[in-house]
Amino acid sequence: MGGTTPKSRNQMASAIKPSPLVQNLTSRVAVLVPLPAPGPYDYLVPEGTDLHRGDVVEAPLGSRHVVGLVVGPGTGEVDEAKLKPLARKCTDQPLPLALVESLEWLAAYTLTPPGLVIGLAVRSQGYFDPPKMRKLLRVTGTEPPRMTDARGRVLETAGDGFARTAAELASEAGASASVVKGLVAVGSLQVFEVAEDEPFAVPDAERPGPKLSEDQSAAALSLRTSVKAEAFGVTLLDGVTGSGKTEVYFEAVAQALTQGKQVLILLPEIALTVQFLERFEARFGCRPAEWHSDLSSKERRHVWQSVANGSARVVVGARSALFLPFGALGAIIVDEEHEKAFKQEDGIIYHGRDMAVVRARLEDCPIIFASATPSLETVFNVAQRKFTQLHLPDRHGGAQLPQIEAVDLRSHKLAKGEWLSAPLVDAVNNALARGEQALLFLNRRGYAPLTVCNACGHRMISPESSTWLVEHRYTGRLIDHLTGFSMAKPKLCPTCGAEDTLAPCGPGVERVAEEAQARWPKARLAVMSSDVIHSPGEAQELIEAMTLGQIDILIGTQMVAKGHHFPQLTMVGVVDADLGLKGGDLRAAERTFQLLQQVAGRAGRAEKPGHVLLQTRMPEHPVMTALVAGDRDTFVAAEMAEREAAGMPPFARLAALVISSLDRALAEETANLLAHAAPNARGVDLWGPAPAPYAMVRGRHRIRFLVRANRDVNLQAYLSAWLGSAKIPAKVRVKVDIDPYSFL
DNA sequence: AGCACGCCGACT
DNA sequence: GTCGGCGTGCTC
Repeated sequence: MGGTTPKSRNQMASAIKPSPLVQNLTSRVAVLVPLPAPGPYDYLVPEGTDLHRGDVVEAPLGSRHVVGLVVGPGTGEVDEAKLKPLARKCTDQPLPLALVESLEWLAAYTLTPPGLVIGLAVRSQGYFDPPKMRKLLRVTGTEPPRMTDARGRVLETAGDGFARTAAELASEAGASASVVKGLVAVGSLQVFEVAEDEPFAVPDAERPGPKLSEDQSAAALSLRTSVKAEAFGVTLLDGVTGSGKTEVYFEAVAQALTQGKQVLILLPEIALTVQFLERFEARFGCRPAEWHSDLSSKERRHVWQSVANGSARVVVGARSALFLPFGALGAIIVDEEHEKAFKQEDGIIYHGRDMAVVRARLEDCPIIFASATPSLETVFNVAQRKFTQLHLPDRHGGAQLPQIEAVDLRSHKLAKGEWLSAPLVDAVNNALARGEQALLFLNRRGYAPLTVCNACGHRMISPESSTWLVEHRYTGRLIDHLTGFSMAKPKLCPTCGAEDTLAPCGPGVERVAEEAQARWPKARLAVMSSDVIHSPGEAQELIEAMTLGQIDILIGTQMVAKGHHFPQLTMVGVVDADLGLKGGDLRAAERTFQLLQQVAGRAGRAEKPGHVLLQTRMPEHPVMTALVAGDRDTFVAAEMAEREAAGMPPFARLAALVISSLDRALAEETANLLAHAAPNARGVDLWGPAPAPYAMVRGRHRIRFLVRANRDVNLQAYLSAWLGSAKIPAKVRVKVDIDPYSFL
């Protein structure tokens, strides 16, 4: 996807938009069932049922029943005698056509069998169950034929106009359940049912929004105009941290609401959105519907059904919200467009940001990207005039951008076992002396990334992935971050048997916290990393404590980089700015710039100016010079030029193939087989086979190919031809990752 | 992906 | 003599 959408696809989309009705009342329909089959299966239509493209059905499959999706008239490829009739329809209404087409597009693009993607939209039977009803009682006014004390108390209690359940009424009136039952039987009380789920409130677009600056108003007007046009188009809302992008795109949300449409707001990490929800509520008077992995099945069903029937008007969600059955989508917003978290890495591998563009095109509605550090893919699309760019140049409310400086660790040497240089310590001292807060940022969880035996040099390695085991002091364990494997830190070296020689090497946030506590014993410290924060509630608590000034020094991983607003935070120290630049990742520089820029943006968001120090051993690196000079555009231009010269995305397309097997020899054999089967094609380069950077994970040996293709090459066709030409043994898995973001 | 059918070791 | 291991193959 790469945010790159050739025109042909646009045409294709409209060409395959037939009438949703399955024509000619054929007796067989094509149904996608959750199997890795190349296409749909034909089923018989039970008499008296009419089926549409998009209908969700229960289909008998082998010895079980599965949820399937009707995609069209039967293909006729299989003998009628072999067909089974469908069991039933699961929904009254078929899924919206644009959703069905999004799923088909996703399958084709990612080379996933189409049946396996339908689960994204119809995960379980539970979505379709009728909502649970509560039986409530009210008085009818009919006098019971015989009045008793108990009956009198019940009728008096119930007479206040509040509806209660039978049990509530009985206990409140001090009567038994049978008295209540009796009153129902004689018609003095009436049972009525209400849905247990509170319907979602309708956000009020008419509420006055905050006062917008001139730039904001201009951008908001432009967005409102595209929403009004009800036509596909991508707009990048490009503005520095604190420029008020959210307020601006809320105007687009308001416009869509005014037109009676629904809106989807995609966020990279739903876990940290309490502040976001509050801002939404402040603007629209109520909370939006939420969609993320932490929902209970009951909440899931409620949101799903409310989206389908149109009563949920605005949904804020993680990438999986893309597959909700919106019937009247008026706009999609992708906030923090550049975030890697939009890329789904396991199971069905897709990029939420790019899939959102596809959905918007199929819905024919506008889509808005918001970012302070747009991805190079998006910058490229703006340059190609596929996307429109709106600029918000200033920090809203007059706040100044922080002053960023590099601390060259080659001249400011660190003492052994210490990670905070003298200039950084001074800066923290100054902030504390002024009664302000400091943030120490290190994007590494745990205490130490490596444990080495001082006697023999043995490194503690994970048995499951051969990567370094990370020491975690809070839990006292050595953890494999890749697989989750963990063990107690041994007393004796496993190789030489020496006692107490295993020493931590390098810093993690826990170790930085230890150093900071030793250096500033009176300061109130807190650590924020996924090891400490296990729920949105805990994150919220910590954020509140920080906002209220109950913390002096916050030490955190990238978790702290997200859009929190800490008015008293004026000093940000990046403990190891070079960390993300290691390794051969294509986007290492881009991502490091984005992350550090975002972290830097935490400093000085109110009237007090912020100060940022980057500890680095390569202050001359383009990422560092750009951060220090505050010159994003030069950095992006240089990075773009480099990508173009190397023939890399966004100027070309990539696919990664990972061959894995428990049996190392078999994996190697298969990789060699594939290497020989690879077709030669113009504009396609193939690298590999080579051991994947993580050569072994959970006992599976991994070998990788990387395919680079010019933009005019049909990469999917090439890969299908290749994979189709080789017989892959059953015990070998081949994972295809189109547009890979992680090269592990 | 499930789930069945189908051929070779340790048990009532 | 059976119960059960998971290897291969099919599901409209």
